[in-house]
Amino acid sequence: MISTKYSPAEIEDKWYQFWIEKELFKSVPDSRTPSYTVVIPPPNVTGVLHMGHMLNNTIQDVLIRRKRMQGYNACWVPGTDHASIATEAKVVQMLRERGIKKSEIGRTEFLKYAFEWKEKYGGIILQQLRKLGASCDWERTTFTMDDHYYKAVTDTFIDLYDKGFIYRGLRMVNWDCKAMTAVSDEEVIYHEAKDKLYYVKYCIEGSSEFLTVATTRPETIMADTALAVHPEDERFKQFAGKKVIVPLVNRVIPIITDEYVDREFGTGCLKITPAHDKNDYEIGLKYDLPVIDIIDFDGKLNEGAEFCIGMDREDARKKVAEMLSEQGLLLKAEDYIHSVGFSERTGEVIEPKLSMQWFLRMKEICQPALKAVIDGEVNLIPHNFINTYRYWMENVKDWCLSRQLWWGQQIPAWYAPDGRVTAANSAAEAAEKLNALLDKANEDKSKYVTAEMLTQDEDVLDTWASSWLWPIEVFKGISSPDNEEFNYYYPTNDLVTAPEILFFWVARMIIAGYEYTGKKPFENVYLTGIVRDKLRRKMSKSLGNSPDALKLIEDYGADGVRMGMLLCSPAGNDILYDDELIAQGRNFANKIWNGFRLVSGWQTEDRPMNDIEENAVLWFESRLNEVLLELNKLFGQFRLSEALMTIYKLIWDDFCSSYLEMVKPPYGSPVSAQALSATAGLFEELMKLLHPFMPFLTEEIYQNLAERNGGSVCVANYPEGDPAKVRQSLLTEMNWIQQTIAAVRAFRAAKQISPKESIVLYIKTDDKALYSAHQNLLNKFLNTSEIQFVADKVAGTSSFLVGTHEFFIPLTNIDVEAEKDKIEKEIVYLEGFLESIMKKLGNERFVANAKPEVVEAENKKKADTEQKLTSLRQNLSSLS
RNA sequence: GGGAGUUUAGCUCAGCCGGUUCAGAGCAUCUGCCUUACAAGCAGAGGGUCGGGGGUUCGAAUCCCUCAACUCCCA
Repeated sequence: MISTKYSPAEIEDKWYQFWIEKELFKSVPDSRTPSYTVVIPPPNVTGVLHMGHMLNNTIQDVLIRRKRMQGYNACWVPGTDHASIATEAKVVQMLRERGIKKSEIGRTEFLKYAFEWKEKYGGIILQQLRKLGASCDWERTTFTMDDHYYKAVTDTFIDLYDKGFIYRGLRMVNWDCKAMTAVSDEEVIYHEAKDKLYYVKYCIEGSSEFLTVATTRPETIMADTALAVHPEDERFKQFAGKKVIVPLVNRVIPIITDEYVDREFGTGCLKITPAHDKNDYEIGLKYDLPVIDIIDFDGKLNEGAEFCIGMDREDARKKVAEMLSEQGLLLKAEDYIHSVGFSERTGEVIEPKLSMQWFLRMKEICQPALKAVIDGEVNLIPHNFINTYRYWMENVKDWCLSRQLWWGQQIPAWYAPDGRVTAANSAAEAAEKLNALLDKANEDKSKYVTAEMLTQDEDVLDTWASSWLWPIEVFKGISSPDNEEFNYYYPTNDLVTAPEILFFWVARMIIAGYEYTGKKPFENVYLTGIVRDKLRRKMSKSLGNSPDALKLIEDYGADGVRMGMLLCSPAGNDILYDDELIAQGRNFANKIWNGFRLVSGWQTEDRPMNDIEENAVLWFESRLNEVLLELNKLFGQFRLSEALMTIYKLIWDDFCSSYLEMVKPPYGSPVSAQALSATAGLFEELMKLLHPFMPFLTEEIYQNLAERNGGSVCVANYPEGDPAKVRQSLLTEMNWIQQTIAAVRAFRAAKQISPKESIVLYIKTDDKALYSAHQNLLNKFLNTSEIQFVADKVAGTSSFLVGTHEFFIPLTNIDVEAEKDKIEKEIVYLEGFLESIMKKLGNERFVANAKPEVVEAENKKKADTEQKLTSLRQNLSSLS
């Protein structure tokens, strides 16, 4: 006996194993063109599967499985990125646990440990994706630090350097004092923090007057090089051009006026500290102010501060406040809540810090990528994102490429003792390059350098500077240009990713695509939503609001999770996660499972199909083909949730609730063998159709429906709709029959007539053929003892309308008043309705301007309504 | 401060190049059912002035203006 509950756990691993053994996900270039290629957005190598991955990878899997079934050479390339900061943090932690300090072992040794860590713990997520059913070609798994990839990244740097796109410069960067590296703007998370706002006295030079400055960072006072006020601020006009004395260090600095100052904030008087604030730095440049740097890379104050040297910035803040207070320079300190930037990786407060970094000049190189999206050569889905994309690309800022870490591609820049620099793959090449430059400039040969004299830049490249080559280098398109695989698979087709990384990954891939291949890297970018909790909060570790992905798969089945998440996530829309979603997926799997149980239990007899069976098969075939045609449109527009919902309704409502109930034999009776085989055939088509969404269940049932001899639904032909198989008139007929069935059932429910109690049904219709043709079906569904066609109202019955068809069912105790009341209400409604139609039709301008079909439709409405009213009025009079 | 977007049933959304009895879907809710595939189910039912206001039109959820609320991006 098969269980009434579908148990995913028992079959999922089995079928995944089967697919792998049969190498169904493996792709090699062949004669099929075009290929269909997707590259996975490489998850962080330290990552574990979370809700976002499940949504994102389910979508990719749906796309790739469908194309594979449609006969494309479908290739889904998996892999991970090396995630500089995150991984280095993990390795440092591992070392600390073993009592080893990073600084003591040096770069080479550290990297050994890092690779050891990666081999042991990295890439768990790729195993987890198998649980989800992801049909990646695992033999193609790529890592952004693989040898060929490493070289592609450094070669790219050298190339860009040689083209003049890369420069080194002093910039204010977001400094993470814990990770000891600069992080990108995107890696800074702003949230509110409770601090204090200190009001500090700055005395005017040569006067007893003073200005009050409100600041959250008194520890940077020693680095102040100006005070600023708004030029139109009446309060400070008299002080323009004067100087003030910086508290504690007694340095004399100018008072400048600039529109940047917010008159409303604090006292309207702003201290300018160019070395430690982004905006102040800009002002410093504008007014040519000196830069005094008093905070070191580790967040501790240095000699420049004159005191508190070696003290952490947080401690120094308290100390300075104390000192100010002692000298009577601190007027007050009040609680203050403001937005502070924290490092996404370490949670440390970001310190704006001036440092030497490598930058990529973006303006010029991004032009083709901007044009490609605007011209629609690369499509963003949903299309709205084009505005954001354009804005970003038109206002693009230079990209800080360097990170002060060891885990990653070491920047291939080499410095000569005299400070000259070039980019090359080795010291020897660098020396050659530098010397060649000397020759070119006809310089003195005494400046020649040898490889031994050069030192390589200590920093590594930003991880995005490797992942921007992803669609190219997974096919070795940079490390071995023009190779067969690259030419076959590139450009890829669809990219599925989160909108959060539209700029720092997607845009950059498009840039790299045009720069290095002259082609787009992919055609469509499907932007998924972000998975949030019911309160619209992002899923995060710190909030603990993210369910355990693998536990969900265990509890609800991979198919259930996939289906639940996809059903309510149109492109670009956030998904508000709730267990109810995936419960719906699990329930659906169970529904299908039970449909299969039903069919598999049928006994057959050798006879032609009866009229109900035959009609059911023709009708469902029509519905199926109608839906298939609809699905092609939906997939074409990437409306995956709608496609899935359409399939869901086709299977649940049309197949299970209608078709199977039609064909289902009475208890103990057999179906015709033909009907069973037709049903199995339709079931199989449905399983193929659903397979991209629910791969495991569909494979299980596909294998059970017939002997497959090693075949799999993964590579079965995806059903394509055939308009010739859509019998439109049959669909219309059945629609009336279904409406009638629903109306009779509603009638029974309202009159509390048990389904077991048989009824007599009288039909008054001008389309007798319709109801005669399906009389057997009506009997089967409605438990009627008799169906009679009549020309007039039947005494002792209650009546209702379906369209203009009228039905009478005998009742023993008719509540005449209630019946009359019901009919009267209907009449009033229809009269109002008729009136609005008459108004339209009576309006000359409507008749003259509206399309003929529209006028025609109104005339039909009018006729139908009039007919209904006639019937109702007759019924009413017969009751009184 | 600049820009973009959203607002339709309790929830999540579709419809929006104006016109099908057009106000829809799924879930949730309510009522009745353990009917021999399925209670993770079956059969029914209720529920929205399409954010507010104004305009264009024979006709507006749909087009225009305006106000409001929310979200995101950039600074």
